[in-house]
Amino acid sequence: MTAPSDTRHKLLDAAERLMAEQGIAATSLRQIIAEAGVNLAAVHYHFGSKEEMLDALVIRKAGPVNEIRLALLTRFEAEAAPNPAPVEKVLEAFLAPPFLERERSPLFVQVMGRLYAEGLMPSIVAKHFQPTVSRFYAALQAALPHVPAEEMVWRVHFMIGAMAHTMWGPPGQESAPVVVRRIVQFLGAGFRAEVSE
Amino acid sequence: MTAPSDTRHKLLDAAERLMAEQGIAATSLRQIIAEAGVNLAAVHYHFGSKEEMLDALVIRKAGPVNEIRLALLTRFEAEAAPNPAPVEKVLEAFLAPPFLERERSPLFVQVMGRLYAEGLMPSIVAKHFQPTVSRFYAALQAALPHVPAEEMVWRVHFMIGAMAHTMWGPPGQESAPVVVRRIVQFLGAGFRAEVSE
DNA sequence: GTCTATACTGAGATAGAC
DNA sequence: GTCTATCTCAGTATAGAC
Repeated sequence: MTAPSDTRHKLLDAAERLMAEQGIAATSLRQIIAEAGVNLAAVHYHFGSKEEMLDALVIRKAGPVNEIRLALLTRFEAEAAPNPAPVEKVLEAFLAPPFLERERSPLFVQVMGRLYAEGLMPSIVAKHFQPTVSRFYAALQAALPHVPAEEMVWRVHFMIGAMAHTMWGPPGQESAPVVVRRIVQFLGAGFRAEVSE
Repeated sequence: MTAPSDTRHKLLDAAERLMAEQGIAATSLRQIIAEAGVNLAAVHYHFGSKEEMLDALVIRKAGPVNEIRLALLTRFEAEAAPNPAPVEKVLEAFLAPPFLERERSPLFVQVMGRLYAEGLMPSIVAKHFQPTVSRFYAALQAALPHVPAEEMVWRVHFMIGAMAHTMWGPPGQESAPVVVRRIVQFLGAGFRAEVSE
């Protein structure tokens, strides 16, 4: 009994490497199958389309990252109990895992950045990240009861933009913890801002 | 003496309309030339490629937006003299013009958002926006002397991310001034954050 | 069930006639 | 300056070998 689909993994590995390097739109299926040493139609057989292969690529590693996020959040909430976790801790739980993953497995996170940069992320978030997003929403609301819900939507939106932009192409080379400290400090102050007018 | 290149303008108008509606990658040259009523080869004659046509599209309207930004900044600096303009005013000068332009001429700013979203913006910024960016850097440094230069680079990066993400797809329908107030408040607090550690 | 060979359609780019 | 015709390469789809 051999691996039921070695081809499948070879395709995902090759796609990850090439797409991280060149971008998603710029990477053709023919490049990917050449790198993987398989036939073009295998893509269609295993995934159905280039887009569905991307979904599989994301699911393969986004799942673990989101689990770490939730575990961290749970821990920080326990540490702060009976108070809600402070906003900086909530942000750290959300931001640290992907930035650390970026160091451990740069290829995948580059692909994620490409997904944002090429406008493909919203549908993937909706498909695979929604539960995580909801949980963090609640934690932010608990940490900042003075921020109205409709303002919170915008602040989360700003956070996602800053995170995505930085994940894709940070302005310098610094270790993940330093980057996380910078972005948590910046966004934490933003989230805490008084809501005026 | 007729217009030296009516075709050129017809192409840009058609491209702007179609790309704003459908996205950039999703809009084919063949759609554009059909809409403009010209021949396919005219695109390559006038612009060289689809990408260079995009550049021309951006240049056509980015210039005015950047001029308004600089004029606003100059005015706010004069109002605050002899002190430097406060960071919220600097941010307003940078952010308000594109968001207002978004309302006046949604097509163009949607195209700009698409450029960010599809990862084409960095090269365009480098080509056409660099002088504006430099001027605002100086204003931010003046407003926030306690923020070290290397931290400022990151904070500007976060700001660009939040702005781009919001320009492309805001989480709700609100008038430009309201959106600008929200984002200025959020980012202003972030920029003012103490630099610790 | 898995995979290969091959064909189809539509994209952007280009050469050369006018 | 503009247009016709053509080229290359993309993603997708099908037929059929194993």
